[in-house]
Amino acid sequence: MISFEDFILEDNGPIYLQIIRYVKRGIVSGSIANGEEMISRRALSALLGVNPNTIQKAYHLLEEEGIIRSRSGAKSCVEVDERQKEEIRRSLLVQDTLTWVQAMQQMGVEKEAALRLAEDIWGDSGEKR
Amino acid sequence: MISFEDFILEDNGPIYLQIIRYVKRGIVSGSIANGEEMISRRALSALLGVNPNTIQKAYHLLEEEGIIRSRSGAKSCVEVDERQKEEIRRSLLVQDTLTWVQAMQQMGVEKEAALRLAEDIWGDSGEKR
DNA sequence: TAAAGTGTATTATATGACTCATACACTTTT
DNA sequence: AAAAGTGTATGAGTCATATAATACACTTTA
Repeated sequence: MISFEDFILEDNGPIYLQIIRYVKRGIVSGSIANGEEMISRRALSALLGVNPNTIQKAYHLLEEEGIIRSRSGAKSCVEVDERQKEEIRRSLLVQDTLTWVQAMQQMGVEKEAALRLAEDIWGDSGEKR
Repeated sequence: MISFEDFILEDNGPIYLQIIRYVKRGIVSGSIANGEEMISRRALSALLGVNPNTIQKAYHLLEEEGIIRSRSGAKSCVEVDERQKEEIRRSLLVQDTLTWVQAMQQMGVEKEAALRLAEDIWGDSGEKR
């Protein structure tokens, strides 16, 4: 079951979008597999200290995107085929990277300097290994 | 004068934060110099098609951060010393890069693959040269 | 079967972001 | 001095986000 153990609530954007992003990134990394059960809306609400309606909004949008499947009464499940997974992967990778690259370019940072900085910070930041 | 010619209104976040970000990045890149005049609030409002109050909020926060200086009746001016410039530079560079690195790591992307992707996208995105 | 858990829906309230309209005092320009 | 431009302030209204309190039908579990 997707427990949202390592999910951390940020203050950058709407909570429901953070939840959607967390699920999508989990699918891309493989930590969230097809067919897996989602934690219930009420349980996640209690875990994060967030209103149930906010969780419902995130789950509802995930279902509209065809990423999870809900049957009234039972827990929601992840339901993505390989084509969807690859589409999500490309979308997130390109979008996040483009955002960063444009930021660096707007600040007049040279490509080599930017890549070196990223390499430095990569090490400082939790090295998943 | 800072004309906001190349400023583009995004739909990611609050407009007043986008304006603040634009000014800060301009200072970092050197395209916005110390002592330079800001475009007037009403003029920027008309240029962007955004309410004057939204512009005022951005300018007011920029003044609270000690980045611009306003005299009632005259145009606002940029007023930053070298220490502030360096502080803004470090803050923006580290924060933007950290955000990107963490995104890549959460998606299980290897460092080399991430850097290669960034290098690819760097070329596609408007090469300021 | 009965209880607990779950998805779903409704109404209400509060806050932040943005818009619209207007007003006043100050500076620059004519 | 007069006009135009500018910074600053106020009050009202809309929309998105998040909260709060219930309620009902369905599935799973004891």
